[in-house]
Amino acid sequence: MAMFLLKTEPSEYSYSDLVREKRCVWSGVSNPGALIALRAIRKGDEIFVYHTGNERAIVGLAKAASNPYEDPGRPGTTDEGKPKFAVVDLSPGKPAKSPVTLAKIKDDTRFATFGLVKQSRLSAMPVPEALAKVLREWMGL
DNA sequence: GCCAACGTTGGC
DNA sequence: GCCAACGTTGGC
Repeated sequence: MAMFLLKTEPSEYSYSDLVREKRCVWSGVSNPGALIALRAIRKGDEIFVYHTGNERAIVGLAKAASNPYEDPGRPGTTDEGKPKFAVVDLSPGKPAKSPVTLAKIKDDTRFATFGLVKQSRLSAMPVPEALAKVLREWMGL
């Protein structure tokens, strides 16, 4: 099982929306780098949900409830025949007992090469196992 | 195919 | 509200 981090602007769609709805289609990712990460997600993978804007913190876990598939609203394929604008279904996992702030992540040298720190505009990225372990501890999970 | 201009995102 | 980073677009 792989781990990924997905960003969202909570005023657009928040982790609590996902908890309430039990399932959602994670759409709207357009950045090529983020789409590469999104296409690598497989059903059952663990997702860290990060809130941008005023919060700037990882607020909870989710689970990939599907493999990536083509965004019905934005058809098209890559050179490799994969959906260009991929989306994935998510279901909620455990909420963080304590949210992990961006400031805390930035303060820790182990995260220096992490996408969230290195490339602030990246909205989807893989999370290496070692870092996922640290994040889960900080979340109190 | 290069690059300047412009738009967008997200942290501060 | 500003600015840095980065993607996209269009002229050449």
